Amino acid sequence: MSEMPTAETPESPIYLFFNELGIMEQLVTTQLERVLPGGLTKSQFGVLNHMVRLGRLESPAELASAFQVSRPTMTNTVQKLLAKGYVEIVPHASDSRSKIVKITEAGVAIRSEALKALAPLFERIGISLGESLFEEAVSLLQKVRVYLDENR
Amino acid sequence: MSEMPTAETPESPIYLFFNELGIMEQLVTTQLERVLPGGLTKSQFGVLNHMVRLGRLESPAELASAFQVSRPTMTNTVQKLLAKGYVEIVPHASDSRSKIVKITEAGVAIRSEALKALAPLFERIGISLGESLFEEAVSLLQKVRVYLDENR
DNA sequence: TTCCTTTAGTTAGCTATCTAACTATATAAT
DNA sequence: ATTATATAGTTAGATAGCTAACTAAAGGAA
Repeated sequence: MSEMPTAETPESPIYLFFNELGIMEQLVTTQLERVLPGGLTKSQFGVLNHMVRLGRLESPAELASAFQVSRPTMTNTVQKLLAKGYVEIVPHASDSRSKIVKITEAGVAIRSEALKALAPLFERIGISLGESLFEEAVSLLQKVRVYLDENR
Repeated sequence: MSEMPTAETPESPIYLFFNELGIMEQLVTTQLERVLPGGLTKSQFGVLNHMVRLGRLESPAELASAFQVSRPTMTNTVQKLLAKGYVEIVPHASDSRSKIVKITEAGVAIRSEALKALAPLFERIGISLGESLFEEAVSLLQKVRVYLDENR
């Protein structure tokens, strides 16, 4: 009752990492959304980009899993994209519980525009910090992600 | 109009990094909040922890700057902490626009409890992945953060 | 002194995210 | 065939975050 033991946590590098992660994510999200066209959010762009890159047809559940968000969250994102005409929803052929999200012409176009809008930002960052820094960082992040994903 | 040029973006390591960042942040937030006591969110815990560690009195604006969130966001977080009795708000001595956020006894106590709740999680992660991985990652993240912060 | 600009905090209205709970369909077990 | 369990999608209600716009106070310039 006399003194507080102050040495409770020696500022674990793990907590520092989590903290830094949160701050970074904040900065990145706001900066990306500042330049994305048509009021696209980072999540909405992420889904469009994912669909173009993979070229594969996926259900909302598969998309949710790819981005590590809950199914209700992906429902929401897909509905926003649907309202903007960037995707269409078609029923799954063999499983009537499921749906298939297809990107539209407009979706492909806005994704292309978004890439053009992001390019200068990425270029500046690449010049200033070097792309290899990001390759290293990605490989570290992936290790942590895989662990968290498996031990959830 | 015939074929789409598919090589629009050679999947920049920078975008991969941003993407990985978002997914990680998702996982970390949900896992931290699953173990935090008293319905503390990651942000609320972050603020309490910050105040204990620095021991310095800060205004909402200074807290917002430390966590790179907007002032309205910090207003919200502080109000949640206030409602739970973990902080109190006192007027600033010389500047009557400003306020000072002070952590309460209850705030110190719940922060301490939170550390105990987080410890096993951090320990497991540290054993599995090694703390040095996180030290490396933090130093990389900080470089990027500083850049984004300065070129905003 | 008076006016202009900046800063602190808040309010309003939006999106993204979560969990809990619900419906419907599919699949396995009895 | 019936029942139980698991999965897909949605709805409801919560928090965190943003920008825009507002009030109040501080500080500098005319």
